[in-house]
This record gives sequence, structure tokens and C-alpha cells, in this order.
Amino acid sequence: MASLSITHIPNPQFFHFKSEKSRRSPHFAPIHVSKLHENGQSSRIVVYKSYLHQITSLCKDGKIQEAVDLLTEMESRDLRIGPQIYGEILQGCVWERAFFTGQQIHARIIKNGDFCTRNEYVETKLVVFYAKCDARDVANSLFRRLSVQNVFSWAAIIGLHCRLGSYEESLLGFCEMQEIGVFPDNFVIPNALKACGALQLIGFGKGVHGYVVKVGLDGCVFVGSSLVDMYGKCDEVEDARKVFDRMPERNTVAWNSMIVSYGQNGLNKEALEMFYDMRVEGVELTGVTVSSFLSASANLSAVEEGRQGHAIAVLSGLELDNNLGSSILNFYGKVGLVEDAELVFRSMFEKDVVTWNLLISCYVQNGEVEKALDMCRLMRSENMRFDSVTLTSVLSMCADTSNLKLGKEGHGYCIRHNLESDVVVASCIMNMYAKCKRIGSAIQVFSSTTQRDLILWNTLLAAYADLGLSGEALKLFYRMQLDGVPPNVISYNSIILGFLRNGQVDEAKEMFSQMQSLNVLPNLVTWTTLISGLTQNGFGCDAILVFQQMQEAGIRPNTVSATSALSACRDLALLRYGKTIHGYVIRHDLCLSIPITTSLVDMYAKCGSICQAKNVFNVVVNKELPIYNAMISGYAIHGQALEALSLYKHLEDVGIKPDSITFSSILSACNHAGLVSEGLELLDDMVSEHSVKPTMEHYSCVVSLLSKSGDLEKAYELLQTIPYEPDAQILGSLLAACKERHEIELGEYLSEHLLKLEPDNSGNYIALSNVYAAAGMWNVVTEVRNVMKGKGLYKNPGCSWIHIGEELHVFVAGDGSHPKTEEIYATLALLEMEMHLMGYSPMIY
DNA sequence: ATAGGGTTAG
Repeated sequence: MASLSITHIPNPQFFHFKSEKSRRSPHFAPIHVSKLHENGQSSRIVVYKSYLHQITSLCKDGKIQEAVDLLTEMESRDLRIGPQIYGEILQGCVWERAFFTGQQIHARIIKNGDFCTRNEYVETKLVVFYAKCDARDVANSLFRRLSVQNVFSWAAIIGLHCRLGSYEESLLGFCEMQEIGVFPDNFVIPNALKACGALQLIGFGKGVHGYVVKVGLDGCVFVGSSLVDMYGKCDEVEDARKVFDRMPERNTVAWNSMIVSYGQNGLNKEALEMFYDMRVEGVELTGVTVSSFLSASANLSAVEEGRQGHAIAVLSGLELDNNLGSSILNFYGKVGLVEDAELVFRSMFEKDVVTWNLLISCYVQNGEVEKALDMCRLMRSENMRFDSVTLTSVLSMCADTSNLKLGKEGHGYCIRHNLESDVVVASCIMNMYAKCKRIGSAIQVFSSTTQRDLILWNTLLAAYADLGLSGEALKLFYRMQLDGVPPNVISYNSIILGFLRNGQVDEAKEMFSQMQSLNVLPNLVTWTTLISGLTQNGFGCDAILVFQQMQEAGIRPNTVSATSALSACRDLALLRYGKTIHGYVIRHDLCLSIPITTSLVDMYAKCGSICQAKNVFNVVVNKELPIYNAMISGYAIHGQALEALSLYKHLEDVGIKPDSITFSSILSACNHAGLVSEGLELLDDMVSEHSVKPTMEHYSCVVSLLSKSGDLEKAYELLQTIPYEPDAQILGSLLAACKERHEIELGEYLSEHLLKLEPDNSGNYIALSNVYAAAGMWNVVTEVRNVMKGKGLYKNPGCSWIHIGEELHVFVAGDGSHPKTEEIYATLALLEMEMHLMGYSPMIY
């Protein structure tokens, strides 16, 4: 006769793992049957056995009601019903999760009572039944009143706690059973390990592992798989792998656990390799396998692999259930294949919140704002409720698009549905307000949170940093540490960014070295923040040095860092080094990136190599406005006004609207080429055709153009119509013309105006030097620069490089001739020497 | 015993 084991796995393969005790379970000895036999009631035995047989097979087929009917029949025939019958039916109820029927059986047991209620087998079965039906209270109270708490009932109770997420309780039970002398078997161990994994109790887990080896359970696949899973959940993938490699036999679950461990620890590549090994070894794939494979593919943006995963799922005839379907959907969403994602979504027959959220976040991530909103509406119309994940998607969409109105609605929904207590949601709300320039509301939300994790602090930190509120950021940075939350790289990155946005270069550098001394390793973003911040503050030399240090530290430049480095080269006219970066960019296939090609064009143009700029420009296929702007400004600088104008006209042909920057370049080109009527026409176009509001700079160009053409009257007329207070530059250009034309009266009037402007403004000095430069009075220009230096307005070398470039520019253009690259280089070389004398380190040049 | 969705920094 086969074992009537309570836990229903009568697989002979594992029998040797069962303890002696369980093999002597009371249900194993049908005492009453032999008693009947002794009484000579053999016919009753036959009848009883036939009932038992029928009931057993009915229960196995899941026909509980028919089994219960037979039980009723037995009662009516006055047959004495033994524990075995009740046990079988209860087991059937467990398989079918027939809670109501099971309760009725329980009632009959109590009624028939006497020798069954105090029977260990039946009692245990009842505990198992209630436990499997997740009826915690009943299961617990029955368990506590058991005459004997055996390994089966302990397994049931521990499993129940695990299923309901009470992992601490389950481990307490695991300890308690050992204290009272019941030894955990291969059915209890997996649950204990699961609890260890969930609670990340690696020490406890290792203890259980030790016990497993000691009692020789380490050959069991169930135990082995659970160990793999536990180590994986505790972030000890290497140990997980060791256990996996030493398993005497591995089934699909063991392989799946290993793949999942890799995935959960970010080792997505290893997860993919594991999947391929699995196929080579011919291990059966399940939905779990493919699901984990797809998740790893999604994380790696591995389009081909993920597609294969989808194909394998279909070809293997795996049921496209909610989990597997969602994994496929997630994959297509992550890699941006929106249509495929839609297709999968439509083909799924069972959908839950997760499924809907996946499609919504797919739309959000791919910028399909309207579709995302439509989905939300559809979700509501199908009576689905938004959960915290839906809201995070919607709120991050609001942040991306600065949609404050929708964001507020989302916030309202969170309040009404008690979702704002979720830290993730709270972070999203704060981020949304910050991106919509409502820092006050973000702070309010932050203050109202009770539970604060690292990301929540970092969100507010990032908001302060973005605004350059370095003081506030620093205060928060200390506050979080007082609160016992140690900052991570991202926190440091925000602090550094805050300083750089506020022009505090030294403080940023200091923080950069501080983080390293505290063993917080700078990452790609840290380096990039620093490089681009240094460039933007005019510290191009430092930026390039940091760019090189980054590579020495073994970090490969990406689009953003390369773009910033190119900007630094542009500012410093470092053509050679710019070319080096160009080479790097080509070797690493970064050349297809729009920002990079734009920066390359910009760099070449501003470094005097207009031909190279043109070469890069011509190769780019999908051109957008910034690259046109870079090219137009390049032509402008090189005095090729007609080329600039024709490119400007070309914009109209390709249907791209010019912006304020376009007009700055083109107007300055006209200005330098003396194209008066074109300049005036452009100023008119700007307002009437493209509704771009002219800035001071734009007016300045036209005023200068008119001044230089000698039409001082018209220039002065235009000056009076400008809706801004005239600045030093515009006054300067008129002044220059006055000087040239000997219009002393107007010149003196304008000079007075100029003197009234803030005296210590470096811009004024530059303008002043431009006035003299335009008049060709270079000795006076140098004098002005010396005054600036004396006042400390000449803080960094990058600044002076740009200024000298501007001076030259005006000088050359004022001459009416095209700027000569050699001249620029000659001046720069002089300047470099000057810098060297001032103590700045020489550059790669 | 194993599987699916979300938040912060350039």
C-alpha cells in the first residue's frame, strides 16, 4: 500500500528524505480494519474497503461532491467511518480548495466524534486543510490545541505564514519546532529558506544551509532550489551559483531560480547565458523561464534576444498567462516597440492592473502622452482602479511635460485613495512639482511625509540642485545624514550640480574629492556633471583635464560627457583635441547621436575649421534645428554671410522653424558683412513670420549694422524704439560709429549713458573694450583688460580666451575683411603664453 | 521551491 502522506507528494524518489517518524504515521496502520476482521465481520471490511477505494479515487479526480455523497451513504448504512476516509476527503478539499465542503466535513467529524477528534492523523489533516485555505486563525487555534504537533502540521503552519507574508512568524515557528524536538524535513526547509530570502537574513539562511548539509538533505532538488533562491534574494549570487553547481540533480525550477537570481542582482547577461545553457542541456522550459529571460532582455534592451524569447514562448506552446504575457509586454515597452506591445496587450485574455500599467508606462516612456491618457480613461471605464504604479507613470509624464494641471489632478487622486503615503508616489509628486517649477509645493509634500527613504531625500535634493540653490541643498544633505540616511552617489551628484549651477566651482571640486575620500565612487553621471558644469562656468581647461581623468579612471565617455568636452574644446579653440574626440566618437559608434554631431559642427566651426564643420554637417541625415544653428553660427563667425543666409532659407524648405538662436547668428553674420537691408528684413521676419521676440542682442546687431553703414540717424531711431534699457554693447556699437564719423555730440551723450550703467559689471568692460577695438585702438583695449584684471573680473583663463576672441572678431569684421584663422591662432598662442606666466598649466594644443 | 509593473542625478 502506498504511503498516505499528508503533504501530497508521493514521489518515491524523495522517500529516503522522510524521517523515520513520518513513516510511522498513525494513518499508516488501519487498526480498526484488523479489529473488524478479528470480529469475523469480513463482509463489512470488503464494503468498507470498496468505499475507501472509491472515495480515494474520486478525491484524486477532484470530484469532491461525489465523495461526500458516498460518505453520506456510508453514514446512512451505519458504517463506522475511520480517520482514513475523513483524511482522504479533506485532502481532496485541499486540492480543490473547497473551503466550504471542508468545513462541513470538519463538522461531521466533530459530530461523529469520539475516536476521530483526538486522532493525530485527522487533527493534522484539519490543520493542513485550514492552512492551505489561508484560514489563519482557525488553523492556528487548531494547531495550538493539537495533542501532537508533528512535522506535517508544523510544515503546514510555517507554509501558511510564508504564504501570507508573515516571514518572521514562519521563522519563529521554525525555531520553536526544533526546540520541542521536531526536526525540519525537506518540506519545511524550503519555506524557512523562502522567509530568509524575503527578510534578507543571510546569517539565518546560512545556518539553515548548515543544518541541511548536516542532516543530509542537500541532495533534494527542492531544498537545493530554495537555497539558490535564498542566496539570490540575499544578493549573494556567487553562493547561489556554488549551490547550483553542486546540486546532484537539477530540475527546471533549479535552473529558473538561478536565472532569477542573476536577474534580480542585475547580472542580466549571465541570466541570458543561463537560458541558452538550459536549452543546450535540453532542460524543459516553463513560463517562469521565459518570463525571467524576457525581463533580463528588457533590462539590457536586447531587442533580438527578447524577440526570440517571445517566439520561443509561442513555439513551445507555453500558455500566454498574465505573468508571461506581462513579461513580453514589459519587454516591448522597454525597448520602445510600441506597436508590438499594443499587439500583445490586445491578445492577452486575462489582464490585471499590472498589465494595464505596463502599457501605460510604455506609452509614457515613449512620449505617447495622449495614448497614455486614453489608456487611463479606458482603464477607468472598465472599472479598473488606478494603483500607486499607475499614478507614478502618470505623474512622471506630468513631470516630463511640465503639465501642472494634470499633475495636480494626479496628486488629488493620490490623496483621495491614500496613495501618497507610498514613498515612491510621494517622490513622484515632489518631482512633478519641482519640474513644474513649484518648489514650494514639493517642499510641502516632503514635509508631510513620515517615512523617508534615500530616493525621497534625493528627489528634493535634485530639485534644489536644478535651481542652483546650493545652500538649501547642502542643508538638506546634512539633515538627511542626521536622520540616519547616508547619501549615495546620486546625492553627491546633486550637491555638485547645485554648486556648479550656482557658479561655485571650487566648492564643487571640493565635494568631488570629499566623496572619494568617503569611499563613494563617482560614476559616469558624476564625471559628466563636473565636466559640463566646468565648461558652462568657463573652466574649459579643467573640464578637459577632468575628461581625461575620467578615462584614466576607466570610465568610458558617453554622449553627454563627449558633448561637454567638445564644448570645452570649442571654447578654448582646441582644434587638435577636438579632432581626437571626434576620432574616439567614430570608433565607439557615438557618431549617430544628434547632440554629438551638433557639438562637432559647433566645435569645428568655432575652432576655425569651417570645412570640417561642413563635412560633418553634410553627413548627418535627420537634421534638427540645433545642428542648423551650429552651422549657421559657424558661417557667421567665418564671415560667410551668404552661406548663412542660404542655410536659413533652406530651413523653410525643410519645414523647420528658426528660433531666437538662429536669428542671433544670422543677424550677426549680416552685421559683420554689412548686409543692411537683409538685416532689417530679418528683424521684421522674426516678429511677423516666426513670432520670435527680438532680444537685446538682436537689436544690438541691427543697430550696429546701421551704425557701421553710416546711417547713424536710423540707428538712433531704432535704439529709441527698443523695449529694453540700452546696454553697454548697443551703446558701444553706436559709440564706435560716432567715433569713426566724428559725431562728437551724440558720442558724448551716449558715453554718459554708458557711465551710468553699473560700473563693476564685466560685461560693460568687454563692451568698452569692444568700442575701442572697433576703433582699432588696441592699446586702449589692453588697458581696459588690465583694469578688469586688477578688479578681479578676469577670474578664469577660459573667460579671457573667449573675450580675446570676441575682440579679434570685432577687429577683423570691423575692418571689413574676413577673419583669418592664422590671426586667431597667433593671438591664442600669445594668450597661452600669457596664461602660462599667470601660472595656468599648459594645454594639449 | 521559481516568474510580471513604478521613484531620484548629467
